Amino acid sequence: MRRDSRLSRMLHVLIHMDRIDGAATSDQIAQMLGTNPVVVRRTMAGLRDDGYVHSEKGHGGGWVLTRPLSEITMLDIHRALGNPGFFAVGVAIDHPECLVEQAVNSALGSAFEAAENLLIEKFAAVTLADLADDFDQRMAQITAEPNCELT
Amino acid sequence: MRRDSRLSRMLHVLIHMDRIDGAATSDQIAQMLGTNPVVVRRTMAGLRDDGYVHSEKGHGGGWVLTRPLSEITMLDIHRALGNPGFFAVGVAIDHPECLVEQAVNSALGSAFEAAENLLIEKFAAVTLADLADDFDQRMAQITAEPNCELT
DNA sequence: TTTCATGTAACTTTATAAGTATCGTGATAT
DNA sequence: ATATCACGATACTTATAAAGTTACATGAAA
Repeated sequence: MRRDSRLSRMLHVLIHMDRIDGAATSDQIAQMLGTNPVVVRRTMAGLRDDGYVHSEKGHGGGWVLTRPLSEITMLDIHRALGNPGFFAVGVAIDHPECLVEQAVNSALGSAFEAAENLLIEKFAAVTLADLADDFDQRMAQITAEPNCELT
Repeated sequence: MRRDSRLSRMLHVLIHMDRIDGAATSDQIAQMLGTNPVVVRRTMAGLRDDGYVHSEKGHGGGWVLTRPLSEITMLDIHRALGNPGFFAVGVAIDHPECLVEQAVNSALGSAFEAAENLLIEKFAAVTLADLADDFDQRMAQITAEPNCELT
């Protein structure tokens, strides 16, 4: 399986959208991500259905945030993407009645469950406003550097 | 991507092998797993290279454990399979110089790192002997049931 | 009524585990 | 000796899901 990068991309996009005046078109977002506008629409559809963004057709249309970044967590966006499974490794169910398989999968399953709970906990604890703050700090760090080309 | 079930399968096989007298052929193991002998050889190759099993050609040949189950952890087998990545979700690297992307991927990355550390810790704490013990308990549980067809 | 932008469907591409076919190599039994 | 057995290795195919692409319908604004 290829690694699912939709969560990373959507978080990236939403923070940029918060700093843009007006709507962002799928084409603009696609350029930001180095991808295709259809991929953007397909991926943003979940966020729209869950009420984090709104889309408008026609002139001046595009995508706009419908909530402040402080009210959206990383977990919210993961869920809006369909709550995809986190793991590339899983249990084999070749002989469900085999007690050895059951013992193995029970141990593996509880480890994965603990890891998933930790991920959910971490994701729920970070709002997009936190990420925007981190961005601001990185920007301040760079502009404070003596040889920065931005100064 | 399809979910990687090699770890689950190999743990399953190794515990069965410990209860078998003599060598187990790739064909026998393949039947245990409902798969193909070539898949078995390919997957067992990593365990052989790391010294957990030995293979022998010709009559009476096949696969044998070279260590007691108590000296093999779930993590050992994961590593022997090439230490594949645990996660199906990952960060997107579309614009490495973008500070927003950096902030997003830093937060995602630290969550995944924590989850991976937890998985490694859990996997390292379980030996195959522990799994075999769990199997024994499940077997005892079943044979103790009043309507068990095994009694 | 032309243009712009989303919505949607269908198809292709990519990556990786898994499955399959085939033949070579070496070890055992007769 | 040699036939059989079992692993080793290569090459190819299949399955699956994200990602990318093409094309067209729909609706809103200039």
